[in-house]
Amino acid sequence: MRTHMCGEIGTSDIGQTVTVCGWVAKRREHGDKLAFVDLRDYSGIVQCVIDNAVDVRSEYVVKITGVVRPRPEGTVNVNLSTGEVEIGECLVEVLRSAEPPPFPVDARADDVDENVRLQYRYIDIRRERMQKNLRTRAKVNSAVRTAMESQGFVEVETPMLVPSTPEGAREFLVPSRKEPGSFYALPQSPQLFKQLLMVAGIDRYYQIARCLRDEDLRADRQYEFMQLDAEMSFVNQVDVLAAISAAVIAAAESVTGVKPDPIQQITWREAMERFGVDKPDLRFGMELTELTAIFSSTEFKAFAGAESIKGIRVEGKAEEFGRNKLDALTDRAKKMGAKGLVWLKVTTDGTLESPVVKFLSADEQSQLISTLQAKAGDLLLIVADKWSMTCEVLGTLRNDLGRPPVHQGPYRYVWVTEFPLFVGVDKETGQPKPGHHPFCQPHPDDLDKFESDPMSVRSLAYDLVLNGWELGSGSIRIHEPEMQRRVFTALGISEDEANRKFGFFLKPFTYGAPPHGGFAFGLDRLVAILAGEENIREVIAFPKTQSGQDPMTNAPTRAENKQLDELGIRVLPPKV
RNA sequence: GGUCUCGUGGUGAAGUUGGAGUUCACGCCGGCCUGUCAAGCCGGAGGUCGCGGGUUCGAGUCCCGUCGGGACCGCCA
Repeated sequence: MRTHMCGEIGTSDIGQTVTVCGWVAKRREHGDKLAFVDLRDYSGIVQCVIDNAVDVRSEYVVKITGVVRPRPEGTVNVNLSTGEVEIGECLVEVLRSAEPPPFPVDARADDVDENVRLQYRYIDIRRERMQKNLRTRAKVNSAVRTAMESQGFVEVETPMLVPSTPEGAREFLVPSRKEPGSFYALPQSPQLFKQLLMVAGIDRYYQIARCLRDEDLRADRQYEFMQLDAEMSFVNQVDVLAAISAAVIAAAESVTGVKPDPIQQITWREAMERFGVDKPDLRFGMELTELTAIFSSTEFKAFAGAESIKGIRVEGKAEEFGRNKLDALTDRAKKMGAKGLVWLKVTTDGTLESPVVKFLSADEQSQLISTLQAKAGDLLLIVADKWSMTCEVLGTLRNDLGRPPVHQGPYRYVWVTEFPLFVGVDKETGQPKPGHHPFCQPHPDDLDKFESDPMSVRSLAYDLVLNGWELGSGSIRIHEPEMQRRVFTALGISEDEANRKFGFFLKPFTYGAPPHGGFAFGLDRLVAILAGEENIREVIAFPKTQSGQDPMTNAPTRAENKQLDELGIRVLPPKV
């Protein structure tokens, strides 16, 4: 039907007769003897010159045949990739007329209410931005597949209708027609199946897998999302990180054209100490500075005897933060559970100004300034509390005060390793809770502390972080039933309970499970950042709104009684 | 479940101490126009100010409720 794409026509085509198809982006009439039509397809826009009267309007679908020619002197459009040429002597065939679009099909629609864009997503996607984003996504998928396959990974598809599992995220349930009252779940991840594929001797599995979680939506979370899911046999952590790094680096290079440096690693402990969070954003400084030793014999009650005292230096912000803003920061700290937040301002003569400065000795003040490398005009924020609280509060404030939008360069990838095996304590049972999931291999150097000090045991679990966004996580798994029992015991799970909850998963491991480990990372998040978007909806063709609805299809919709009868389901009246 | 925020012709905005659905830009329809390019000029149509109450002589504006969008917290082993 066509010989060229609109955006690809250039000076090398001059003199050729071409046929292009697309949508009318703009029509400019000059009497009934001359009109310009900008024709758009996914590749771009080309100007067609029409010498007779043709009724074409915005978004009409047309086929235009004509001759490529250079534009007359002085009429070159430098804003257009095809701006040096135009198609003349045009024969126009209207393939389909169209209603005027509800919003401009160009960059101006970036300002349109997102709900309206989603309602007319098929028009929104005609826009350059969405075309680019979806094609970026396809590039990432393709690069990831190539990278995985070149490393010997085998793509295996796992089921979408799976048993409901007791732990983890809330699941979507699918009623069984053959067995009314029973339900499938949609998979939160292919976790179980991929580990069983290792028992099954697949050796290296990968899948670009759709995962579903019925948890509240966010800028970086949808009900359904895509993950690169992978698992490897006969490997250690170094092997897994290398394999996944290769895929991520290939994906990034395919989009940006620049091969990222090897991905750096830090331990979870170091991430918490320096950045206060387990998904550190390495694009900016303002690191947490250790101050505990300075106040080891302080008279200041709020600092005396604190397990951990840390501070951050907010460069040059002393002036900007008046009483209201400082109170808001203090409130934020208290809401997170901190006892308080101490702020100090460095004045122009280098002294400290703060309600608490009178409680600090001259020596403490000077050490504070030198340790934090504070300069005139800086705002200093200090928290004294339990180590985890100090880190968490300052880490949050650091992000609040310094973090650039996620898509703003440079791209800073980082592996965070050695996550704690257990995190916190279950309020009801008093037992430790798994940091990642109960099948993570404990760190071999910490096995002697397993019973005596379980909370200090590290695991062979790791996260991949990009610009403060968690891209994904993984671990070396437990493949020995004895070790699994030890972890279950620490978690307060009896053998009976373990068999009941995880039996279908544990039994296969008695038939010869190889040592194995794996990883999964969210493709939507990676694509969003690489595409320069701060919202994954912008890189998903048909996303849901924050309330889980699709404004285009109106999903979810009510089920017919006939369907419900067949499934043996009755809907309760709405709660008053 | 919670906090904050937004809702005004098709789209984006403005709307003052409460005083007539007022305004601006784009789009749309009609006319003019032979080198424009998110064209220009002239004219026109188009809105139950998300919805429901309340206060008031009078509500886009104030109050209460509700629905919808967004950001965040909880949640996401």
